[in-house]
Amino acid sequence: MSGLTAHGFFRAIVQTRGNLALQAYGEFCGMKGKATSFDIAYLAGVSQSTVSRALRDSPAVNQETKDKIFAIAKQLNYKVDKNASNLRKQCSGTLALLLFEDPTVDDSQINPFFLSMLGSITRACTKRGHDLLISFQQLSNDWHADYEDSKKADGIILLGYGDYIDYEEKLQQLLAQQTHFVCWGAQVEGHPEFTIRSNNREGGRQAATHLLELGYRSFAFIGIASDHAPEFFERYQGYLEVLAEHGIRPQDVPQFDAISTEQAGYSATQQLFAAGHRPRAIFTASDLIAIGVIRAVQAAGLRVPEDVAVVGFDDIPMASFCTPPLTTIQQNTTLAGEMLVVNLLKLIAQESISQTEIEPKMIVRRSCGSTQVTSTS
Amino acid sequence: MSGLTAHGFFRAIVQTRGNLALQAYGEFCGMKGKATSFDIAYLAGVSQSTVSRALRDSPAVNQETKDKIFAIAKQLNYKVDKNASNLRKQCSGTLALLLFEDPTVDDSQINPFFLSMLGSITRACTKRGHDLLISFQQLSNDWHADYEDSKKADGIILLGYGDYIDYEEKLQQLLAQQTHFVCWGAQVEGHPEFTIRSNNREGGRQAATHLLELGYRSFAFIGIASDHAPEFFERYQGYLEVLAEHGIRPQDVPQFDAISTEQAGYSATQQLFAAGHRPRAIFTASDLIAIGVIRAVQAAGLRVPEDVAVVGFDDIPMASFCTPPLTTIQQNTTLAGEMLVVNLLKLIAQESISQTEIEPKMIVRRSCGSTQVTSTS
DNA sequence: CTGAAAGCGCTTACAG
DNA sequence: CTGAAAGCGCTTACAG
Repeated sequence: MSGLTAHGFFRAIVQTRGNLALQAYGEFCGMKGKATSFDIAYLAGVSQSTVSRALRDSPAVNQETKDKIFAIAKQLNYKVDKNASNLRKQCSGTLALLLFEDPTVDDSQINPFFLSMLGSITRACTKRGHDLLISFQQLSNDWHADYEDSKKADGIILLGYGDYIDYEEKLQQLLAQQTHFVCWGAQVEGHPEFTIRSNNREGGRQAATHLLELGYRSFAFIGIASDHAPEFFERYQGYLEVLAEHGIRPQDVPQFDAISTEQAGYSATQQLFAAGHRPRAIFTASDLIAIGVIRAVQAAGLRVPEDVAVVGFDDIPMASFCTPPLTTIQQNTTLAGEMLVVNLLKLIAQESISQTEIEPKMIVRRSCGSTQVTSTS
Repeated sequence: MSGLTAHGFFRAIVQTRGNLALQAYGEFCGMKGKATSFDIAYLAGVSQSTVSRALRDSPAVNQETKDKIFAIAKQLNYKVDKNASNLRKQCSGTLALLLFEDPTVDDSQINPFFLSMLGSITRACTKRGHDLLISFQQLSNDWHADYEDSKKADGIILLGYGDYIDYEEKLQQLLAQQTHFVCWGAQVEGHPEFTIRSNNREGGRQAATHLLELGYRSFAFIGIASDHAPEFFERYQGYLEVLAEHGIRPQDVPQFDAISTEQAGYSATQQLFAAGHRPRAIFTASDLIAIGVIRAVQAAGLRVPEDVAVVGFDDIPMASFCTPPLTTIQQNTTLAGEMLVVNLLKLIAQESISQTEIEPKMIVRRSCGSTQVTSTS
């Protein structure tokens, strides 16, 4: 098929000149268009079907034939055309990662937590021989969730969501279209197997327990605490739970909304103070918020942790570099990325999914005044 | 073509029942396999060629016909099969990003500088309607540089390199295969148009100038200073240049190798001290190194900046969070990512490339003792 | 173990 | 403005 004219010309040469001409043929292919399986077939003196089988290492091909074909393929620098192969096989060996970001003023900075997730997802994909397509979504009308529809990807990983209420709608759409997808954090109604998430409630409990152990008795929470941000909400609830167990009533724990940015944490803290609250300890829904809180506390002339203790959530790289270093609840992004990929692959292969939850881990640093700091090498 | 049997059955229904049946047909397609352009053609009563033209908004199609086709396509949730379309068009609308990392002990953490590049590259791609494939390279034998050969991508962006000497070989390979690529930082022999880079020499000059202005007179450099890491080497040279202009001889500026990790910076600093040097100011090849240097200085019982001033390079997010906040030379990652994508696209389109260099910018914080801190909102 | 043939779903000359 | 046809480069029954 390929090169019925020009390639045919070279084939004639090959026939008369032998090995040397193979090189000429190869160089020719290097110059104008890539070699195809037909070219290899011609040079090896076999059919194109046999080449295709040999290259995929089918057991139905003679070893000698295989060797010859591999040698020629290598010499021509032949690579299977993925578009043709995918078209025929009706799958792509590719996963798509859709990253939704909270809208920020300066949108050059991505949430560092998602960044490390991105890192581990990429690794997990590579490890399993899959490619990864990445796209940032503006959460506007145009969801590029058509990656699977357009056959560019076999499935989709969803990371981050602006307002969860808006997000849920989109999720339902994916469900209706029978798209293969997994998402981080947000539960899909009726489909727990589509989600990988931290045990956020437990994380909130750990934060509260740590603060209580250090003797604090007045608390606050900074971060959205509603269905608009279910993960934050769960952290908040776990926190309140433990506080309640120790006689501190929810109505005595002021809460101010903040999306996951430093700026939002800063503003919310100003509001907290403006409302007359002076909590001794603040649990925040994320490290980015915590960093903003710390700045606001310091800007108000108070010290962390001497006047106000602060606990974050995530354990982003920055957490250990703030002043003071931030005590936080770590989410294991390596494991999370791994599970996201593994579970999606299982979903695509119609296998059943076992694990979907990740245990949070308390990382003690200086921001709460504890003297027993978690050692991290 | 598609569904000669089952689809044909529905076609019959459509003919007798009209509009309502279109929905049935749509649902049918939703259940088993996606709709194709043939399905739309059938439903619209036109040829498949016309559907294909209409969907790409060809001016050669009647507006009425277009409207009808668009409506049906939407109803069937039709999406062009990219594999088929790419196979036919022989291009992919996709760029591949190959990330090479310095080998680190804990390889879960990616260099934050590359992470922000990744962010801006992704954005730049999205902005131009291209998809982005991402892969981490182990810089072992298997270069996945066959992205273009296998038609998965139209071109490749190279970010990071271990040892530049090893790397250069690979570059030559890409060159020989006529792969379209651009790379960050590393110059390609004879092809300046393939590289986007900071003016590293100028960055080194700025660091030296700043330190001299603050009155320091004894210096050191931490970071590889050889052809194995050309970018670092240039920074070093710019630094030495300015120092030399002020009467400080290169041989009086101790230099210790470090790859771009905190750990390497820490070790190199220990070596510096062990060799008996006590420089008043240290310029480092990267922020990650600088952070390690600061830790080592503090571990030696000295203060930054009172006893030793430290300047970094990159301005990664962490730089503003260290103690003390790090004075550094900023590389504009937003612009860099943008240029990488734009230039690669130009290369693919055979257009000429104008800009390839980015100007570094001094960001003054506390780590050198300056009282005039750069304001960053 | 190997080959001839069909077909994946598009795009694009070519002809009208 | 529209249609019939070829073909992009594979994979995989089917037959031998």
